Amino acid sequence: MPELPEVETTLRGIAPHFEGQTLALVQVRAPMLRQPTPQAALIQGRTLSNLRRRNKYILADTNDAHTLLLHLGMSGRIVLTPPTAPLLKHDHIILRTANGVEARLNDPRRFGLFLRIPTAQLATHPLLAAIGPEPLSPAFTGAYLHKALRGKSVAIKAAIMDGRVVAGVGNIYASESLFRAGISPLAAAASLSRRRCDALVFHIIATLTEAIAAGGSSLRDFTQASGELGYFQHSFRVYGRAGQPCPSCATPLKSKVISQRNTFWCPACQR
DNA sequence: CTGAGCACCTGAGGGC
DNA sequence: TGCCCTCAGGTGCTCA
Repeated sequence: MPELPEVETTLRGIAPHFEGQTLALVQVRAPMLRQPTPQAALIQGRTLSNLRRRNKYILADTNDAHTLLLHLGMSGRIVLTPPTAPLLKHDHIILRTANGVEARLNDPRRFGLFLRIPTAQLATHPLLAAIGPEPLSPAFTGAYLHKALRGKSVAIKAAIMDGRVVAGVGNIYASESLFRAGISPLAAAASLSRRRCDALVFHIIATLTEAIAAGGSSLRDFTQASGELGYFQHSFRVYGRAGQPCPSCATPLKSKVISQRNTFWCPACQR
């Protein structure tokens, strides 16, 4: 699924067409994603504002004191289409503006989410209340990370994929950032020095920023809202490259499952 | 509290 | 061509 760069790319694709726009037509074709979906009638006719991303969620306020929350799960994507385009299998949510722009959420595995939450309850909503700082915000510093890792015996890779530590870092960008920082994904989180936390924060920010600039990574499912492919997958240094030479030292890259997710690293460069 | 394991669901790709 | 197995960018529940 989309990690932070793919969600950010999706947001940037749809926001210009939906910010301030009224939803002339809403269809909720799947009654259930990860959680039950809201009735279309509650959303149709509302005007959207303040489209934004938090963690891997896309949020948009409606002019009835509610906020729509959308998550792409593992396999979700949003594509902009003309209303005349034929519906595809797994098109679960359709939002059409009065201008005739349609955004369709297509999510084969249905791990995504579409919720309608009273805006006043957003900050305390269980999905959002415990989320850590945004990695691209000033709050995400080496000092913060060093403190957040205190007492954590889990592998550093699992720690940075924990949204309570930092928002939005998923399986690909965790491996890529750790490689760039020269840190073994297996290192105990609490064992990282302050200096190494500084380096890791720097490289998480750099990796995510570059990926956003590339329009995200397109593996199986992801496309930008325009339908174009992202191209950051061509910049992966370790992800998916087990057995291939390290781009830095040519040592064969290793892979191993860490907390249920396949992880890639260079055993020579990363300590 | 933490961490590990499993579950949710569909589809793509490889081996036979 | 088809069957069976494994794997996939996420998260949230249960259990020890």
